[in-house]
Amino acid sequence: MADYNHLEVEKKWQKKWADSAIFESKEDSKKEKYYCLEMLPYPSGNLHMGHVRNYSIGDVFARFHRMMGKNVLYAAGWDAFGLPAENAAIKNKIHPAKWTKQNIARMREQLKSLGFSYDWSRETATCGPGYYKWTQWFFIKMWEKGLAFRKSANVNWCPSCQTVLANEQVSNGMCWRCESHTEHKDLEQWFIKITDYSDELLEGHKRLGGWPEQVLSMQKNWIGKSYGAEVDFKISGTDKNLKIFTTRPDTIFGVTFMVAAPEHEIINELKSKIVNYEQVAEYALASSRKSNIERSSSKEKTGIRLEGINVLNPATGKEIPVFAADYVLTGYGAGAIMAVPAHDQRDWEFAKKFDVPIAEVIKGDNSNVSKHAYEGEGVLVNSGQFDGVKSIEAFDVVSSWIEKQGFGKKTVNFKLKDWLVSRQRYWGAPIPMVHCDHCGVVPVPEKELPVLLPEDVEFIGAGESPLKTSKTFVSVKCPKCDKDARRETDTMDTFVDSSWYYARYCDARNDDAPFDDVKANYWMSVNQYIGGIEHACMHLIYARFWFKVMRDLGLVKSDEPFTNLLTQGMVTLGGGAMSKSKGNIVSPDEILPKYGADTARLFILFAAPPQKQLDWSSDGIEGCWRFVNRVWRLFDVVNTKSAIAASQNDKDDILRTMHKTIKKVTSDIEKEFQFNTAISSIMELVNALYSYKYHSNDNGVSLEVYKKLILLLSPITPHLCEEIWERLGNNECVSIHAWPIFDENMTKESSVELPVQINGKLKGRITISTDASEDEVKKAVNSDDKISAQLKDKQIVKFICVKNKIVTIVVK
RNA sequence: GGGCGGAUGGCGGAACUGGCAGACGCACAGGACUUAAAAUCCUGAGGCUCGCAAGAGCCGUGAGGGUUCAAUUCCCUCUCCGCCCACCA
Repeated sequence: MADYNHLEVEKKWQKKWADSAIFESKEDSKKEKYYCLEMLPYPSGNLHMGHVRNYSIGDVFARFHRMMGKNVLYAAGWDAFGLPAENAAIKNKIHPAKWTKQNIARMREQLKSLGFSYDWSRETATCGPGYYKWTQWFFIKMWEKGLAFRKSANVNWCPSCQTVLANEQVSNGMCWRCESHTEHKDLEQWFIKITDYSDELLEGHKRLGGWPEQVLSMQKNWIGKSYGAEVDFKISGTDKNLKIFTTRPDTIFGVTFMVAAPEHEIINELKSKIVNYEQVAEYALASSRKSNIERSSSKEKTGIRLEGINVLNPATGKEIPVFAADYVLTGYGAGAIMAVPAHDQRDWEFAKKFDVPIAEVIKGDNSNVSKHAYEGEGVLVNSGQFDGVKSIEAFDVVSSWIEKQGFGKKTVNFKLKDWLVSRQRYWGAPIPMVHCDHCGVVPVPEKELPVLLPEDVEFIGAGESPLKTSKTFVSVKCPKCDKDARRETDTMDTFVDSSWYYARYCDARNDDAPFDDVKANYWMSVNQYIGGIEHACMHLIYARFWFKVMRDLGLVKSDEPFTNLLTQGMVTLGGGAMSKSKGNIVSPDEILPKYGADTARLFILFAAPPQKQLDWSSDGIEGCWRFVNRVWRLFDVVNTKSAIAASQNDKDDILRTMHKTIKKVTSDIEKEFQFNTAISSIMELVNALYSYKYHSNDNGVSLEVYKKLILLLSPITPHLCEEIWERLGNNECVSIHAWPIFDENMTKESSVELPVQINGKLKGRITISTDASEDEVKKAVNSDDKISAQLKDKQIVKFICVKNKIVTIVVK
């Protein structure tokens, strides 16, 4: 055959697949379904190697399971709302919709040129009115269920993007997209009550056996369930209480002071009683200006005593002072703590600095509270009737006592906070609400959805939502009373859009509902979800939450959206993340013209196991290109007339290698997610075929092996394999041919070479039948000249024979 | 500060349940083919020491300890790197 022309071959098969629509899927109750899903990309304008990695993995799963006879759903889409489009609008005077559309068109072509087996008829962009209509519909359903609500919030504000950011979107005090420093600001915001599902999101982990332990553990810590007690400390001379949450009620006798967050409402409420109120207010202001990172990175704790305020420790009956300090946060627990300096290092440091007494209440083996807080277990001391109780038992005993005394109760606390979803931005799904002076907040009636994004908007990059500049958008009649009203101008966080797209793929063209429930229940849950580890907490918790809400709305039947999860490691360059701002994106365009899609796919899958971080280097791509050509040329090799006839042994050898390879590749793809070792074993089979000398003089054995080889390789390098498959005389596409099966008996060897160690050092080898008994092994060892020479004049202490593995002899 | 991962030749990586460390590939070296080169095919190789050689010995999976006949794998202590969170009471 002529040299392999990847440009021609890849184009040919991409066209054939598209023309025959073989990857379009329909519900079929007779067939087992398999839903393969990748985290949908943001249309930045260019695919990078991280995308190529993600979708190459997904395509292997999709193609493999299709060949396994399953009905596969595999679709692509775009997480198309978001800030970059709007930034482009401000910078380049191009409308976000146009910019996004162009980028999608370009990236769609890139995806197609990589030969992924998507059902393109289901393609979805979250910025399309047909999609965001239902995002808005869900928002109204959440409002009706009390899951969407408004409250004033101290939010992270990015002065550069002029928008509110979720906590999760601020990293190290900086905006996650533009990396400028964020500030704090009080604004009326929309929230979604994800905390209603805290417990279920945690409990649901039990059903996620197909998720990596690492992700479950990260989510568990993110949800952050902790058991403790809420305790009221009476503020002396008032009828008010200072409420705190503690995970250590057993240490209540050691509370020698209280600390409230500087933003705590109690400071305002007790304004008249706080002698040094001005200084306290000043301290609170200074704290609010600090970013979280500054609040936490300062080595020394800061704070100020609320002069004139004392509270009563209900356990000891003693009056203790109250401080405001910014090491205590408003967002967690009750926004105030009971300080136990003897048993909490942060409190200990604070007590030392502000000269507050340290009262030891738990005695441990090495405790020395004058030097350091003791946070371990021990026995209660100085704790009245509880002296002598072990601290682990004291949690229950003391909190029951607190409850009985009536100044507190056992409680559960979560770190997970409600999800702030409103954005003062244009390029997002408008929140479908109307503000009426008479009726309050009123949802837009369903028949008026979608609330379309208006066209007459100015993108000046300043102020609040650009939607406010559209007259046609803002003024509206109240749906309830028909009087003049104002439309909500906030749009939704893009994490909302990506929380339900997987369900839309099941029925992507539905205009009457987000999706048909029969179709969704056929395809859901996703059998295999693939995406970056960086989404372990945010996206993967939001999507799980949304799915549970859809379940509670009666739209879906299962509890979890993603049965199995594969988190692929980042593709980095020089150890750091590729990003547009750094300008270090490696695009597949740099590889495709020269080597083609198959080589690119093969290379990125072969370079490392999928979960591992992969530092990009094009070294080695040549080797993959060579391999592709080696497989191509093998066609001629197996069809070459040979002079010598193969013996049964030779044929058995190559067949055994083939069966072993099928076994290895099948399990590597299906169970282990180890594409790199699947590929290396296919390479070994290719090498074996090259060293096999009896092609076409072996009753077709060589050809048979080659056919199986092409099938095994086809999910990885589909174009190459289709072309060879066709030239081998097949009419049907290899993409929908049955996956090869192996014969377990043919994967077993009849004899094995056993290494023989003496005192841990390798001294020789014996070849022996795989089912030899230990006595036979001993005999073989003794009859081996080299080994028995080593054993001469030595006393054998131990003879260990690990079947078909190793022989170890310990001598004196 | 907390959580979650990771560290194996010059490089990417392999090693089932504790059982021959370095599969497969890159880069490298040598050979064949060629006027020559490219391509291709074949061969070699962890390091150190000794040996003309066949070979022999020692060291070796981030560092140090431990368990074991046997440790990349299990346990303890530590270092460095990555990701996520960040004074979480």
